[in-house]
Parts: sequence; C-alpha cells; structure tokens
Amino acid sequence: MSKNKQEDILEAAMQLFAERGYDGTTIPMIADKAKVGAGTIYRYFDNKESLVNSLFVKCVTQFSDILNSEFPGNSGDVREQFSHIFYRMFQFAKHNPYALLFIDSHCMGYYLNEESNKVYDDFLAFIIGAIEKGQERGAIRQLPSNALIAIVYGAFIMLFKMEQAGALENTGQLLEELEESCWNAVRII
Amino acid sequence: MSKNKQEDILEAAMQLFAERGYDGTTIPMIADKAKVGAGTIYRYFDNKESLVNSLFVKCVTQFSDILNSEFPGNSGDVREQFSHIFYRMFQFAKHNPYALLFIDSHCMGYYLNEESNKVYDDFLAFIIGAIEKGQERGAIRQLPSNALIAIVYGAFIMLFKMEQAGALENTGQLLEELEESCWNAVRII
Amino acid sequence: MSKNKQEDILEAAMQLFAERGYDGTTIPMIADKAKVGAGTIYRYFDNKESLVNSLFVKCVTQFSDILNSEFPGNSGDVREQFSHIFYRMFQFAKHNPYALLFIDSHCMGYYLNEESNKVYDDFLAFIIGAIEKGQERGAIRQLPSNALIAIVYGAFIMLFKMEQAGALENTGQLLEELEESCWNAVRII
Amino acid sequence: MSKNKQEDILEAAMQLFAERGYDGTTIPMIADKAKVGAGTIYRYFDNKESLVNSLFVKCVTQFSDILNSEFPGNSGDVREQFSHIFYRMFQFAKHNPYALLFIDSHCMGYYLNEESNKVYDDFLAFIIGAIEKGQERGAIRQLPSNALIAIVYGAFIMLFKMEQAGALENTGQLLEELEESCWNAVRII
DNA sequence: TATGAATGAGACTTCATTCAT
DNA sequence: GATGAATGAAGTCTCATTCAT
Repeated sequence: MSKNKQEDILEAAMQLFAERGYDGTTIPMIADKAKVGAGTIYRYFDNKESLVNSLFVKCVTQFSDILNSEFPGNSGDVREQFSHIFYRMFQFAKHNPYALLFIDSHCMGYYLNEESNKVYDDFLAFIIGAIEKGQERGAIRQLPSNALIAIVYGAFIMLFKMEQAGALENTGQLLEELEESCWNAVRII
Repeated sequence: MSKNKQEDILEAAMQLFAERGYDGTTIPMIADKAKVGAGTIYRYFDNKESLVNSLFVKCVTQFSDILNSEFPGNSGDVREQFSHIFYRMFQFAKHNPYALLFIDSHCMGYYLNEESNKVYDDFLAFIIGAIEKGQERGAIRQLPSNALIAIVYGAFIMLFKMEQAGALENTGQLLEELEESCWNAVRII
Repeated sequence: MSKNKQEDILEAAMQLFAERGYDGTTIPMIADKAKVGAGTIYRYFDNKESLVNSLFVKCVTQFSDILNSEFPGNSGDVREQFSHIFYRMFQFAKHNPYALLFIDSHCMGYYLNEESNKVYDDFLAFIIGAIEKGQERGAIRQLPSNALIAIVYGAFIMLFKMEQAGALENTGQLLEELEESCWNAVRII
Repeated sequence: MSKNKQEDILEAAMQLFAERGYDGTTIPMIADKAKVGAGTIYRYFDNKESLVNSLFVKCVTQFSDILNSEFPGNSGDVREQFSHIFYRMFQFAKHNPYALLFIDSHCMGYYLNEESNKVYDDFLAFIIGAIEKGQERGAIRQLPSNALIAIVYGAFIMLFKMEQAGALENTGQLLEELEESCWNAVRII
C-alpha cells in the first residue's frame, strides 16, 4: 500500500503509455496496474488527456533537470559539455526507461496541450543552446543546430530502444565508444 | 476516382496511422479519407489488425526495396555502400514521408503479427549485413552492428522528423554534410 | 419491426421521459423500449440532450398545430374561440397523453436549448394573443394575460393529470361542464 | 454556521430538487450547498431516496398545516372557506417557494414511498372534504370533487410558476381578482 | 460527530464489425 | 462488389455510498 496514490497512478500510466501508447491504454488498465479504483484516477486528474499532459510535463522536466544539473556551462570546454549531456542522457534512460520511451513516443501526440508543447520545446532549446555555443567556439560543425540535435538525440534514442529490445547490451566500455562515435558525428574533423 | 479501392484504403490508413497512431485512428476515419463505405474496408481486409499488418509489410518492403535496388554489393567499396544507403533512405523519406513515419511509429506495436515482425527484422538484417561486411574490411568501427545501425538510422529518422516538423529545411548541400556527419560516426578515424 | 427507427426512439423516449423525467431515464432504457441497440440512438441524435430537445420541439409543435388548426380567428366570437382552444387541448391530451405530460414536466428543464425555449414561448404567445383579443372585445376579465393563461392552462393540466392517475373519468358530459367552469374563471360576470 | 446540520441538508436538498429534479441533483451538490461533508448526509438519512421522502413528507405536512390552521370549519360559510384556502396557499407559496415547487414536481415521482404517497393523498383529501361540504350546501357546482380541486389547485400552481418565472407580478390587488376568478370557476352561477 | 478520499456499478458514448440492400 | 444502418462490447467518466481518520 503506497502512501501516494497520485504517484502510483502516474507510474502505472507511464509504463502503459510507453508500451501501448495513449489511445491503446485504457483507464481500467491504469487503475488495475496502480491498484486503485477507476474512479480514483478522476480525483487526481480531470480526465485522461489531463493525465497524459501532467505526466508528460513531469517526465520532460525530470529529463531536463538531469541534463541541466552540474552542467559545465561557461567554464567547461565543448568536448566536456558534449560528454556531460551524452552520459546524463544515458543515466536518465537507465534509471527511467519508461519515462524516456513515453517522452519519445508521445512528444508529437495530438492530445498534448500548449503547456506540454512548451515544456518540450524548452527542453530542446537547452540542448540547442549548448550546441550553438560549441559552434561559436569552432569545435562543432557548421550545421543547423536542429540537425546536430537530431543526429545525437536520434542516435541516442535508437540506441536506447535497441537496448530495451534486448538487441544490445550496454556496458561501460561500449558507452564510451558510442559517446565517441556521436562526438565524431558533430565535431569538426 | 481511383481505380483501385484497396490502394485508396491503404493510402488513407497510412496517413492516418502516421498522424494519430493505430489506436487513435478509427475505421470510419479511414473510410472517409479513402472515400469508400466503412463496410468496403472489410472486403479487402479481415479486420483492423489485418489492415495495419498488411500496410506495415507493404511499407517496409517498399523501403527495403529502395535500399536494395542497385546496391553496390561486392564490387563497391564501403564508403560507397554507406553513401548509397544513406541517400536512398532520404529518397524514400522524401517520396513516402507517411510511410516512413508509419513504420517508425508502429514498428514496436503490440498489434503486429509474426510476419510483420519478421519483415522488419529482415529489413534491419540487410543493413546489419552491409555494416558487418564493412567492418570485416576494416573501414567501420568495431562496435556491435546493432549499435551502428542505431546511430545512423536513429539520426536519420530524427532528421526526417525535424524536417517534417518544419524545423529543418533539407537542401542538397545540407544532405551531403549530414551524410558525412553520419559516416564520421561509424567509420574508423 | 417498424420502418422508422427514429420514430420508435422518439416514442420510447417520450413515454419514459414523461414517466421518469429526463435524468431518471437512461439511454439503455430508451433503447430497450424502442427495441433498438443503444448505439442506434446515436445515429439519429448527437446525444441525450439533443434527443430531449428534438422531442420537445416536436411535441410542442404538434400541440400548437392542434390548437391553431381551424382556429376561429377574426370571424368567431370570443366564447367560441375559448371553446375551440379548450376542446382542442383535451383532444390533444386524449390522443397524446405522454406528449402532454412530457411537455409539462420538461418545459423548465435546464437541458433545454434556445430553440426549445423559443418554440415553447411562441406556443404560449399564441394563446396570449387570443386572450388579449378577447379582452379588447370586452368579453374577458381585465387581468394580465399571463394570469389568465395560467388559470386555464393550469386547470387543464391538473385535470388531465387527475384523469391519468385514474382519479377522474372524463366523459363528454363532464368535459362540457369543465369547459364552462374554466370559462367562468376568465369571463366577465 | 447553522446549529442544525439536518436542517441545512434538507434546505439545500429542497432548493436543488426544486430546480433540477431528484435525478438531476447529486449528493455532492447537496453537500456543497449545505456546507457539510458528503458523508454527513448519511448520518441523517439512510440514502438519497430516504432523504427525498423525508423532505417530501415535511414539505407537504407544512403546506397542509398552513391550510388547516384557523380553517373556518363548520362555522364559516363556503365562500369564506374557499377564500381561506386560496389565500393560505399563496401565503405558503410566498414564504416557501422552493417547497411548493418541490412538492409539485416530485408528487408523482417513482421514488416516493408509501408514506409519502399517503401524506400527499391525505393533503388532497382535506381539500376534497372542504369542497364536498360546500357542494352539500349547494354553493359549489356539482362536479367530481377531484375535478374541482384540479381546477383550483392547477390554476394556483401555474400562477405561482408564472410569478416565479418573472412573467407575473403578484400584488394584493391582483390576488383578490385571481381569487374571484377561481371562485367563479367552481361556484354555482 | 464529521469528514472526504476511495470505490465500483452504471451512466453516456464510441467504434469495430456485420449484413440486408 | 459496395454500402452504410445497425449493433453491442467496451471505452470514458460520474456519483451514491462506505469507512478510516
């Protein structure tokens, strides 16, 4: 018996949304997994859409916080900054696999409201900012920053999905190699 | 007025699935867009699941065919093979944007049957094969082939989504740069 | 098997609404009585509220048409006009008892839309008009026309309910007496 | 802050039932208006049906008491008795508008129990008794007593509703005229 | 005594699927 | 072959009622 039913509901919803998508997940499914009555969900969230948006904001915020925390801003060099972001992304993925899958599969959903979209855009903006700083210093290729994000974030997401699917076993050794690969994609050679 | 209702249905379903997902798309939506009666869909497909699987196999096969056709197999060198695959992926994306979005967002669906999963695995296997050949020849980094796929394919998908979202304008010039970036990620430097 | 399911639904809804009220009547109840599937109701009406409003407009219009038809307008004298309205009201009540009970118990409902309210107001306006004409000719007491309507219509409705409840048996003889009673209430004595 | 929560609950329920009907009123609505917790209602009433029946009995009893008190029984003449009942009805309506609306709209409810129905029948019986006495004395028309009640009570209720709806402003002058109108309806002319 | 969080039955409504035309 | 009216299972959501605090 958990003390916090709202947490239980969010956790259950996150796993189910990540696995089956928003429309493929029913309120009774969430209630069962969270071990609460179906009606209880409506004490904490106005409706299903409100639930998915609350959850989305929460997950993106967590992800963003991980990347931001201890970020070697002005002081650190570009290589170091890249490394920080890359490893923090994998750290988040490791500890919050469902959150990441949920974010990735729902970030374009027609049910997201303005706030959700803004939070997601802000999250991307942080990475874009770091990249553009790196470009100014001449360490990163002169490509549109959105393209650079796409390469690194896209590769990261796919690597994570592969690992989730059991097609890849992630060791510390491999992670270092992947980090170097991705760095090679964006740095000036 | 199309001659082939089955084609109309598949095309309508592809667009809707790509935009709203399998569970977020209803049969009446598909019938409306395809300009056929809802019952007509059941003359061509046993049910909704059968439709999404038929469509998935069709799209993956098309994608695979594009990559395979004129592939510089044993003759070509590794750099050339990589280039072929990369440009062909973008070519497919350009001409079949919905197909690619549909594949990407449905390739893990709980509703996919054995055949669909096999076709998708075979598609990945083709790329894996090319990569492993490249590794044997010493041109590509010694990472798990799944990891290498993930990096290139993940970057590609994300780039394409960015372009779809209007966050990136793809010119011939940019494409060449992106190709080089991705190559840098997997080649031995 | 009726040819017209929409009619069946309206008829079933009318009886149930009249007996149990709008909120006390469920869609499955209506579907059962109309011998259609619950979903069928939604092919003909957007939702429950739309159903009750359609029904209300239909019933009031029928009632209004009965009173209007063959109304001895400018030609007839006031006594004759009163008689016409009174007997037509009872005629409608006899042939459409549920319609009248439905109108009476739902005319103040919070679920009625603008159109419904307008149709009801127009219906009352017709009677008010007849009364005011009678007053101008000096045959009817100088009371607010709304008060006169209230007396006659209120008495009529209550008489009808009594009859419905089995507390009163309406014969032709009695009807004539009641008509005279009500006339006495509004005429100048 | 009222001393008596039971009173608060009954008052809140009366207003809501009068405005939205039994089925259109929820327990939380009543609790909110009464400023008590939803659970508190169940300390005073077994369930919603018990509440509506308690309330109905209370309201009808109040109404009946008003009509009975100081009733000019054997002594008074028929005209005086009629006058008493008529003015007392309006007095009750003025001081307890919600009670009257509630009685009128719920007196046929499927949820009323035996006691409620008996109390209501007894109430009508009192008026019937007075009427029949008047008939014996030759002052009132020889119509079924239920018909006479219906005319007077029906007219009264409708007049009251008109006033509530703002379609009629009740002055002392008008009231006297209405009383005479109604008397004309039932007396022998 | 009073509360309101929690529940689940049942409400309204949607939609995959069937079938008479 | 093609249609869309009809269906009822299942979805989202509400609310009468209970019970731990």
